[in-house]
Amino acid sequence: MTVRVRFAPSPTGYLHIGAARSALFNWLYARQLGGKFLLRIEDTDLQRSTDESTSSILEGLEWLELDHDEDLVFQSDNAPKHRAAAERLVTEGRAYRDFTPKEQRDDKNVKQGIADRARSQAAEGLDQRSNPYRDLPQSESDARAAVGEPFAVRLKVEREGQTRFEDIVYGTQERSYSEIEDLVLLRSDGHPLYNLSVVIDDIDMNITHVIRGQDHLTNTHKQILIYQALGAAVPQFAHLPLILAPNKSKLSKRKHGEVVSLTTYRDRGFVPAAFRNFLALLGWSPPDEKEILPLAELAEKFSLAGIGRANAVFNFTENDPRHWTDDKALWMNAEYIRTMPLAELVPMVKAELRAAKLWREEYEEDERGWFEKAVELIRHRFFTLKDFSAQGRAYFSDDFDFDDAAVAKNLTKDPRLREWLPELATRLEQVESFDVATVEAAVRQFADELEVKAGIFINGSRTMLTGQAVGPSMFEVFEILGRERSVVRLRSGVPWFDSAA
RNA sequence: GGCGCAUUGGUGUAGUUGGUUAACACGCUGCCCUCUCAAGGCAGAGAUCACGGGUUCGAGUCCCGUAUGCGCUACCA
Repeated sequence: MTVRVRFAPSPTGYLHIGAARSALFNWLYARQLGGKFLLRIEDTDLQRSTDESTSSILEGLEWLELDHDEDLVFQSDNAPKHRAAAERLVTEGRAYRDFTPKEQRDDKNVKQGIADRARSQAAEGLDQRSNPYRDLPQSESDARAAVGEPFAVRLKVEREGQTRFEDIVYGTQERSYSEIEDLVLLRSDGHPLYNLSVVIDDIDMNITHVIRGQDHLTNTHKQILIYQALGAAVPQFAHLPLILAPNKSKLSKRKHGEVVSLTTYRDRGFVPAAFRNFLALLGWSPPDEKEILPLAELAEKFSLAGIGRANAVFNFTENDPRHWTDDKALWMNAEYIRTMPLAELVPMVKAELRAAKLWREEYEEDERGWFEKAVELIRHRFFTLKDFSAQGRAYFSDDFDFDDAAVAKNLTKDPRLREWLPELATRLEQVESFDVATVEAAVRQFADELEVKAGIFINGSRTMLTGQAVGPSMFEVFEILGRERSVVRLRSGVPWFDSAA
């Protein structure tokens, strides 16, 4: 039987990085075994589901290059089928109608309410099977339903016994029936509930392996009960450890903001392959020590056996621009930017420059060679794609900003540069061919003549030509910028010295 | 409250069926390289493997207990 897995997000917000990782693992598993990776949007919560969320999820998966097989399934489309199944279970006596009026619960204190109710039920000696409607005669149940009395449908869980399954990650899981309530399948308004819907859809889609977050580990027992009531085969389960915030709390939008949204990484200049690689390493470890794994290698080396059981902490520091997300993710992105094939990087840089209005069509045609050389030169110290339009701006535009600290350190600190820089420009105009070797020779000779260190010109020029204190080897910069731009920029420095004086 | 799961340096992880100085990556420190900053090279700091018992000649690895964290427990998903 071929492997069929699915990613089933609920469209109640952007794509969470934890969900993105689940999608990745499912995708890797399917691709590795030649199986199918299906996508199902779990939009049964009509109030919270939005179309924007759905498209944001789809966009996120596309960005990560996780393509799905077969048609996209919307769970809400299957609601009639879910209802019919619940009704069938009632006629078969595997479920029953509960005519207890719906309890009003305020969303804020659900956890507290659960604990309180458990305590009071224990005090009264009630157990999970104490529902008075559980053993209502079928005829009476039918009669009351026919009259229009509202009811919820609950699964009739046996009094004695236990569910048991082998989780591929967490091992043998057992749970006594006494710990499982007669769970609601259908609300009194006829709306099918999550546990019923997932099970029926998974059966329908012939899912063989359910790979999802560990938060569903204990619910799996209930779902197994539904599979059994329905007379369907139970799939294999593999639960994944959760991704936690630095303080080990749940990673959430409300508390942690945009760091948890996948689209943030796209918008802030991450290379998809890099983020995917980072995500894969959160909870899973490769069989050998190599951690830089492009998609094909990930798919080849991935295995559910390599998944750990302890929750992973996603490290980041709020309000710290340098550590706005996990250091290793940032490092991974820089690593990809500096080592990935140039041909793959260039289109990403193009998109970034275009967004920053720095892109010129010539880069695609006549100046393609120059453009690639420039990208190659500056990519080595960049962390994100954004750096190409920010720190790299001076390579693509004459309109760039000067870093104050750089100006102070490399220019105004030595007033003699006010005269020397224009003189250097004049010398560079006279150099015969303008390349790394000739420019270096000219600069060093000029420094020798003035009996100063060449560094003073090198660093001064760097700030003059790029606005910054750091960057690639300066002679390479001269060459890539070319004679004309270099000379103009060297001469434009006078205002700095005036304002400093 | 009940049930379940987890616990190896700051973070992510590796540690085969228990056996010498607990491994790798990120981060951190120093040195080298050097026109700056990175990258790269080299060196280094940092873990009594949550804690307490037990089994054993010997335990991060097995057993029990405790603590902490997380999850589930809903006519949410």
